[in-house]
Amino acid sequence: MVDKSTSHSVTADDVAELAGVSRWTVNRAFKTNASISASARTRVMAAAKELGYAPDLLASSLASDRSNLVALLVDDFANPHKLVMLETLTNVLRQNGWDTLLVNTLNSEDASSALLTASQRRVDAAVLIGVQFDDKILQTALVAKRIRKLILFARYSDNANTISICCDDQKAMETIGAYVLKQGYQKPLFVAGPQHTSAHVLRWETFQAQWRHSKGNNPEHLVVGSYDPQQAYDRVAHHLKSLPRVDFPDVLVCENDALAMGASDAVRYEFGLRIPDDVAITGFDDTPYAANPNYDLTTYAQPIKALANGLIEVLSGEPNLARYSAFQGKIVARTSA
Amino acid sequence: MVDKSTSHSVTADDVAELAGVSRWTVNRAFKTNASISASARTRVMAAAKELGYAPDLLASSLASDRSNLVALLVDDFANPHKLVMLETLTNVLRQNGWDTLLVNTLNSEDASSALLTASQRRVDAAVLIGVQFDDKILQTALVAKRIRKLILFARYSDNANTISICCDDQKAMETIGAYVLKQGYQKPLFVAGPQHTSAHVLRWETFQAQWRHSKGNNPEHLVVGSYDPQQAYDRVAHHLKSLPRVDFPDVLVCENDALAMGASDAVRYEFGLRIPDDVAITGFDDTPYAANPNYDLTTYAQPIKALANGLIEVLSGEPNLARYSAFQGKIVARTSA
DNA sequence: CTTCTTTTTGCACGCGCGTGCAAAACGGTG
DNA sequence: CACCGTTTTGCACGCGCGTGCAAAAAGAAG
Repeated sequence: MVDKSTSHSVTADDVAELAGVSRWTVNRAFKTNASISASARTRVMAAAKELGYAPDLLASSLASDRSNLVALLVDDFANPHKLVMLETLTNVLRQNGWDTLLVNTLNSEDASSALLTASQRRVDAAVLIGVQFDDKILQTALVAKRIRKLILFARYSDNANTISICCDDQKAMETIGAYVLKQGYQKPLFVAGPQHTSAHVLRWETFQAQWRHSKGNNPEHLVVGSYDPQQAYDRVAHHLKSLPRVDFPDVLVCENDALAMGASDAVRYEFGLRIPDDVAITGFDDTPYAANPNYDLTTYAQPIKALANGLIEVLSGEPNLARYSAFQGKIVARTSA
Repeated sequence: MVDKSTSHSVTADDVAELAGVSRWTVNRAFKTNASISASARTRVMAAAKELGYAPDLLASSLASDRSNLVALLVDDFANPHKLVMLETLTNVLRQNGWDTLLVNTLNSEDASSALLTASQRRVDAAVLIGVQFDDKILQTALVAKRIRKLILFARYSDNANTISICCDDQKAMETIGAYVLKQGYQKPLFVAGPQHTSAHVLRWETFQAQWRHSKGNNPEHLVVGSYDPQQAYDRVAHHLKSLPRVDFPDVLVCENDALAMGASDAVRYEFGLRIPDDVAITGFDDTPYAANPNYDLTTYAQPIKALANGLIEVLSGEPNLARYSAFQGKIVARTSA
């Protein structure tokens, strides 16, 4: 359709002929720091422009064993924070010369096959965005030898075959915990996400330990199957309905904003409670919706831009430079707690 | 890091040797509908599994001039509907054997360069998701001859070099307009998005014509710079503040849910109005947030799954089979109007 | 067992570019 | 103008697989 002109696409050879140089000189002209004279380069570029030539990245990847392609694996599109991550990552990657292969993985098994696909495309790295990785995934990555870097973004693993880029969940949760304690809440309910993620483990255990240390008792907690506001709504509503009013928590400490949003809606619309007067709420991530007047969530902002830049560093660095980069975010106090 | 074993990755030659066949037989084993005996295939597959072989899609693309790669260009991550589209598209594409190159384009100029990048990766098609395409973009696509299909998803253009896959905006808007008229509202304010999108043109003009035809007067309208709830909030608040109370609209007909969400928040939090008692609101898209109790938006659900399947058809079809596929959605009446 | 048909297998060549090195061109000096 | 160091250019070979066709093997028919 679009291509209605002469036969097939123009190659470096065509440009070379027009510019009166060899094909190699043409490709050199498109490489920064290549050994080429200024005059040759301008001549080549002029010819290239005339013919509408652009180097074939595919052939280049094949020949050079470097694709400048990064696979982003995402398994959960219900969490609005994913959109922010996607936006930031694709943007930063692109500005640094990387292209993005987006793979939607439905579950862990699917993540394995996604990883395989990525390896077949010769990506330079595979980044799991908020996907908690398990042994099955690792196994696939090991078998598909072509995956050189396996990066966990916004998640943590101490597996030596992976690189983790995330904010320091423990410190972050401590900050929130301290805030909650300082506000004088007495009956927290921790609203947790999927059991198997590092976010869950680190945040819940940190909060639990902190609370116990300070108050001497164990905080309650409630598990939601995924970081989905709707599911959080249902679970929280269901849980609270089973409780006498006097046992209601006075603060819902949510593992992230997605859960906090659902929880917030549930307590307001199912029980008519006011926030924060009847029950307070905290989140995590500082998604755009946290600032929405409906929620005005007290939450924790991850330094997403810094994380993205950290990813760039890891990508351009040697295969085994850094195992783990932790970044500091900051608490954003709003009216919800 | 992950790759710690023998030298470089395993190729079809290695598998061929182990299986005792030629390289070509190995590759045939990985192709459906290939001319190969069952016994050979199983032998090859066993050898492949043992060695951890998977065909190199990059080399394959280069040789066959078909990449099974689709570029998705997105320019606006503030609209929550984008997340739904991304999820559905990546999912459906993947299930049909296509991989996705996600490109975040900041503006129209950037979209051109993104298109160029995509062409360098030899994508089989470029899909603009909600990006309104202009002449600059088209020009790039024409120059980069390698882009075989230029597809507008959820947008419409009558340009002969493009394929549009969208729902019938006109009919959809008529449905909403009829609903609004039937409810007896008298003073609508149309909250419009960016001026240059087909969604804007079709929806606004349709509503305008319909209203004028029915009531004999022109409805008011307000333009928001992008499909961003926050911006909609600011613009709507600003606009209403300049109006005496008696001139307030009784219904905000919003071009989509993103705008409707912002508008809804604005009238409630800036003016303390109740929805729908003081002012009603309609949206478009039926994003997950439309069902949220804070909004409970009356909106129009696009048949996103059908659209995605339409995309698959277009992809696998001949270059110039269909120019324009329009799908029917349905109105979702909730309490906001 | 022979002959003919059908299925299966093997292969030469090419896709467009990178790598590393050697040849050529250039530039300065005495 | 010869000489030497430096910059620039050209090239053989390979990256891993697909295409189209011809050779080989397997089946069917007599």
